[in-house]
Amino acid sequence: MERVAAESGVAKTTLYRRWPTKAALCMELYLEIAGRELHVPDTGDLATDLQSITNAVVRLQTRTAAGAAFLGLIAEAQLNPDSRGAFLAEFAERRRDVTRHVLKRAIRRGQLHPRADIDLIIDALGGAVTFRLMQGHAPLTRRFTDALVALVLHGCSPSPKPSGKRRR
Amino acid sequence: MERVAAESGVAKTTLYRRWPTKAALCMELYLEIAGRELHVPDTGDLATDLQSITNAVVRLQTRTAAGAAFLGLIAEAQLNPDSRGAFLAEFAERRRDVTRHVLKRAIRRGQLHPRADIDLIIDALGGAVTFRLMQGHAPLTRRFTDALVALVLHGCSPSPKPSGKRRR
DNA sequence: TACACTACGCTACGTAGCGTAGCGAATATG
DNA sequence: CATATTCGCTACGCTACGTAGCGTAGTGTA
Repeated sequence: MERVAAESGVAKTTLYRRWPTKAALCMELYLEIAGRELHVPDTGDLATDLQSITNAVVRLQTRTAAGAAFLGLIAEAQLNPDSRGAFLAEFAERRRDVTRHVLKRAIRRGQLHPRADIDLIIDALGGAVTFRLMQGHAPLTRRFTDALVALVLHGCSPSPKPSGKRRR
Repeated sequence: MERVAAESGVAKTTLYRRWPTKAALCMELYLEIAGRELHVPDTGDLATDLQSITNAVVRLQTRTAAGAAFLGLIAEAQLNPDSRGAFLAEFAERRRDVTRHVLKRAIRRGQLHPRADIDLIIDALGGAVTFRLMQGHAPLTRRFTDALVALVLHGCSPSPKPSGKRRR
């Protein structure tokens, strides 16, 4: 907060008059940027919609200030139990809703099995991106997001489809 | 650290004579527990192996002290750049190796496509578990892990297999 | 017994960072 | 001109990590 105050040419007390806590500031920062960057796509094709969301999330995390805010909030939520509730309600759920909307629409259109586990799919997509972001063991490329969506849609087991999906 | 010292009936300085930093203590705690709890399964079936690993990870995170240590280390790695390197090398990679070993063996046995993206599969499995653990929006049940493995193996798209997988 | 050597406990300290109190000055607003 | 709002500034309280220095109990060795 001291750095934020210094770099923005504002007194620290002024920050605390506007946001009650550091987490609240990061939360508002994230929500504002995410509101600009994340939209519910509607291309007509489920795979394309999911790729669009996944790429937008990757871009949000790697190219905007929201990435650091997100990681800091995750850290804060783990260390401070009070932050957990706000983090979940205001934040994680709102982000999950984008994918949830796309998946439910796909079910209505017959592009997805009606009993598909929507929360599970969101966890697999969002989890993989966040996991790679947190651990930093591999870059978050377009190739990665495309392969991730293909994996969640079609799986990696060769049994139902011996032909190599669409890669190369 | 002060609580650890108090509850273990030991002076704080003694802790710092044994572990240079709080992260180092958590790291050793995690590695010791994980070494006992996580093993490379070999049931002959890839799906069963992956379910075994995923369930072991869930148990590790929810039923042992390693869960809190893991989350704390993740938080620490985000906030403190110095911790990131040690976290990755000593920790995340070691955990990824368990699944990596199982997947490579499955490729050798013809149970998995030779060009399957191993790191991607690990990210999807581990990421989904970690994501759900961090956000706490849904319980980490056996049903969840089984469905997760099935999703990664077979996908959720109804096109290649119209019959409802194995649920219910 | 005398002498090191090691490990531990204890108190006190330095440091960083969050969040607050209180005061004064500047800037609207009537 | 009088008042209210907002901001800046300094100083502080608090928590928690990590360190310094000293004293002391136990342990092996001559």
